[in-house]
Amino acid sequence: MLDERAKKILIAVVESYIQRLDPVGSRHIAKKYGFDLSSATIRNVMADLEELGYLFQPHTSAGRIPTDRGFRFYVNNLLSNEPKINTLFIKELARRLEDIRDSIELMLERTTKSLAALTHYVSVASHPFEGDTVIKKIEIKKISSSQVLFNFETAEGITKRRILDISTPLSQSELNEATRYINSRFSGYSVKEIRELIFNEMTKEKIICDALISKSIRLCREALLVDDMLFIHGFSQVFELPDFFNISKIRELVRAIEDKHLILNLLDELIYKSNGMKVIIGNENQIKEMHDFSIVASTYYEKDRPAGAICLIGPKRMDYAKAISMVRSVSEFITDVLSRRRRHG
Amino acid sequence: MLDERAKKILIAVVESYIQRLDPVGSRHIAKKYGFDLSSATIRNVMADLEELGYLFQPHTSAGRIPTDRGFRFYVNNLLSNEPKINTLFIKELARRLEDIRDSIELMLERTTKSLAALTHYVSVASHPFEGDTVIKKIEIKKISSSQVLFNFETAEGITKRRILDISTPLSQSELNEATRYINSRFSGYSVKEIRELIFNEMTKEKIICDALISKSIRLCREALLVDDMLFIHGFSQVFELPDFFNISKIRELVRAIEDKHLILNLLDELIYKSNGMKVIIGNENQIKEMHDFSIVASTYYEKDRPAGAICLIGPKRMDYAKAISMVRSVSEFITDVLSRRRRHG
DNA sequence: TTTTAGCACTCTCACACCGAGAGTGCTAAA
DNA sequence: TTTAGCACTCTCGGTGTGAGAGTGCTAAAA
Repeated sequence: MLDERAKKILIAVVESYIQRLDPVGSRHIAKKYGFDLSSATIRNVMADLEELGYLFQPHTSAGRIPTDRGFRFYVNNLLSNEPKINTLFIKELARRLEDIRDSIELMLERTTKSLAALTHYVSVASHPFEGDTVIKKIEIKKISSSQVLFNFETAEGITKRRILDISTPLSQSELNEATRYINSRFSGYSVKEIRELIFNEMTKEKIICDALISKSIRLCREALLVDDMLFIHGFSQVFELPDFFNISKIRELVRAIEDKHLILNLLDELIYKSNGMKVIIGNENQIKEMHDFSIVASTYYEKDRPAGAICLIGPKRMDYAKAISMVRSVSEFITDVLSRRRRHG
Repeated sequence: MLDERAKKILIAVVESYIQRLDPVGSRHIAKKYGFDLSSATIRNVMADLEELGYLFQPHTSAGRIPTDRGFRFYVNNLLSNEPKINTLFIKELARRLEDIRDSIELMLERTTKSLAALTHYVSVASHPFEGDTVIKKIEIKKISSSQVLFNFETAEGITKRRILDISTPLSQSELNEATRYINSRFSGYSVKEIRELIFNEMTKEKIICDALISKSIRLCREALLVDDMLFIHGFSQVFELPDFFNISKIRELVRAIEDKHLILNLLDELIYKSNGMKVIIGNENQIKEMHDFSIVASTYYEKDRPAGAICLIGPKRMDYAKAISMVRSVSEFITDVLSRRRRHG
């Protein structure tokens, strides 16, 4: 569909845009990446690429900007290449974590901080709470039209509570039915097991025809999510990015991240649905507040089981090469540490 | 120093500025607040107020804006008045917290959320960790030039670790001495007791001549602080305030709040040093990133002991009357709940 | 057939200019 | 002591203009 030359030019355009943040013109490509082609030829190719939906022009007399599709092509290309591990960064990180390798909290705290500092993007890591607590009974109550209260009663008789904001109101009778279903399905299992049950339930989602059941499962999953550890760093740095002279985009990001549920959900899904690296570009994200951002994420493992996720959130025109190599390096490093050490800290 | 008329006019100016966010002119005051005075007279008074440092003009042909001092006068005036409790809000809050009165976490979570939603300012609450854990040994290690690691060994043999960022570098020998001092002073006490010891130490601060000791005490306090619960809400809403069309101010706020230590410190000091309401206006704040913001804060109590703090962070020209009444109501409400109930949740 | 040079065209952006409007300080009268 | 009047100052929004960048198209060159 795209001949070799067009591919090269597309990649050059994306790279140049990432570097300079300005719409890129044919002349610039011709000069800097000199394919032994004149700007006129490149102009033609770029016009083709625009027709195919890889590029677009903000206005007639401007250069071109990659569309989400253009970025996607570029990223896929990157991902298929041999990854280069950022050894220098990893060495420095290893040094910093020297003293605390047995505390996953401190490690993730440090790691996200370092990632954020080095990339100037927002860095987020999650570490799901792997509870062995057995849940005896689950109760769901309505607090207001937009809030429900979850009561988890453990085998030891302690109750844990969570409040969830819900988007579509549920009647008390609906909640009762949901409660009945959830109890029949999950009570007697540990938090860890319930997580797994829900995961199985969700992946074969299409089979579930009952909307209420599907919904209550989601709610339950979210309620269990809250105990997860979440590490967020580098917020203020995003402001420095030239992309966001326009305040409204940052506001959306802040709003999205402020709602921890959204992020937890995102990372949780990542842990289940993908293995290894995943890049989410702009509109590909379910969270609509993040349509102007991209996420480079990776799960990390503990003895071959996914243990958590770490990601970078940056502008759509982020430095994917750097971000991917960083996130990959970090997650491999953490996987490594987790798998070597004796037991949880 | 200020005659009655000047006071009234000053207050009118501040109020008008808070409402309309525009520099306020003499004519406007004359019309809206009609003291039976002409604009010319008010103009004269305002010129006086400017000379005294209560007001200033952004430029010759603009109206006047209160200085920090002007705000301070206004706020002091507010604080000395009979507070009006916001019963409607409190009733609604009580209703929302009905089901969770025995969980301080959920209560504070809800409360800050509600406060933020109702005021459009950032709402922060802290609940210091009142540990009964006895600390057997404290170790301080240098990680890098700007980071130190605290190891708290408990009586049960468990170690808790904290990493602190420090501004001025400390040599290992200095750290050793600090460690020695801290251990001699604090080991064998519970976290709760150490907190109190540090508090006493800090209030009679002037007596301590040794800078290193003073510093290590502060570090220790900070390291103990990290286990505190901190609830932050309403971040994204600050963006909507017309004050901050200018992005750089928000960035500073974000930076300050992102560094949880700063906030924890601030609130912690509040708990010790003030009783009841405190308003911090602009430059009065030690945190320089917050010089464009004001804080309305209050401690809440549990059986006559300060148990935590809750505050609103907004622009300098925030609606102090509303903020004060809200924060006061909320902290009284929480105090009430905490003091009635049987035991910690 | 593909590439290139040339050129007219389009659109943005920075800068300057102008006039309305708001608010002031000062002076002189009430 | 207060007020009316007035000249003065400064901001701000709108308009206009010209440079610059980049394009698409056409016709010539490879």
